[in-house]
Amino acid sequence: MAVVDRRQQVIKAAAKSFSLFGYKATTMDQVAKIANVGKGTIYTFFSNKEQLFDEILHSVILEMKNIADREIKRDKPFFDNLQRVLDALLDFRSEHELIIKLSQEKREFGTLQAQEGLDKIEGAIIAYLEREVEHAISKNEIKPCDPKVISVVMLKLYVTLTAELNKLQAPLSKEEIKSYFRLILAEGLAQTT
Amino acid sequence: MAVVDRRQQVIKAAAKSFSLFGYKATTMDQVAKIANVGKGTIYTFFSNKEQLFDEILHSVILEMKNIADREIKRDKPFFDNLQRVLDALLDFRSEHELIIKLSQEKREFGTLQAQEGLDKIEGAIIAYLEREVEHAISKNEIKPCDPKVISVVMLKLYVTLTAELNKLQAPLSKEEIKSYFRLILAEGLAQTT
DNA sequence: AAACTGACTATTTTACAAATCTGGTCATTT
DNA sequence: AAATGACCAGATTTGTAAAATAGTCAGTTT
Repeated sequence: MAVVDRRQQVIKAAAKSFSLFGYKATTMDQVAKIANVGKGTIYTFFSNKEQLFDEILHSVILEMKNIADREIKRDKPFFDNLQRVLDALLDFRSEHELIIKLSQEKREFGTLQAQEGLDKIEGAIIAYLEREVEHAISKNEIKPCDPKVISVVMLKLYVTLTAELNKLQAPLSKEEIKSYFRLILAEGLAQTT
Repeated sequence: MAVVDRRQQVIKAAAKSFSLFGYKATTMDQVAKIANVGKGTIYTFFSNKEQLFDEILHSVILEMKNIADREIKRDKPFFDNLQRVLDALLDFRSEHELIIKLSQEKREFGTLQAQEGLDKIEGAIIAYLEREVEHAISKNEIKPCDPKVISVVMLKLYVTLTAELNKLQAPLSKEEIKSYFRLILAEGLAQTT
């Protein structure tokens, strides 16, 4: 149990500390203390603080992938799946303690590693959407287009509708968000009569 | 010429200084010096630094309104006008020295007044779009929808296509931007065959 | 000998007081 | 009556000493 167990202790302690205090305010001494491990031991598994952070980040991204996979039903239409995936992902993102803490740290101190961490998470979401868009194109469910461009736009649109807009007016209801998302992205605004 | 002239001198000096140094690094002493005026004189026209800043900001916003008006041809279709207006406005925004400086100041120092100034400019753009969207709805050119919501989305989409996306991949050409903008917003992605 | 440890170091970050600067005022000048 | 700049209170910057931290490694434990 020796090596594996210690490694897990370190990872668990790091996850806890990064979530509680953010990147900057997490010290290697503290992680070692929480993990009940000598500081040097951490460096036998991870070559530095950033790599330890990366490990935690990757497990969060993996968790997100599982959440997204759970929402996809291959027999349902693309836009239904898309909506559910985005909803679940952004819900997760706005509730996960590590992500909340990193967002705050980025806002408050502009810590580079917090910024980069959040970018990686966003990149993972976009990469996930990209695959789904490709799938939808090949199934002829949506028109041919660049999956990268469309994925970025989809995420931005969803964030705009769910969060951004609230700065300017009362939040939209879930139903309104759903219908605007489809109106804009799927059906188009152009009047057809 | 006394009063009017001095007021103009102050405004001109302030515009120059804010554009050159940003909000924070512009001092009232400096404005007075550039304007060839005693510092006290500034306070006979503007009650404080923020109000002087506001004056400059309002003239920029007025300038933007004129630029936008110039792009609108009532005999052309809504989406053509929209595209031209957004293009001209964002071009102006990315080239105007004051706006560039304020963006930099916001990024680098997080100055509240720089942030608020940029928000006002963005608000003005959205308000302008709102009026156009209302007009298009009443002319039955686009489907009925909340003009505020749609305006915000339009601006975000355009910014995403023109700027945001460049962080992740090579910039789109003007033609590509135009066609993606229409594909997403006007026609919709849903496959109709 | 292999795994683990924490004292140690070079560097970064913080704390804090002194010095400087700045927005705004107002008694004096024009 | 309009304009001015010396002045002031409060904010900001600067210099520097003290504290903290990431990472190492000689020594300890298993």
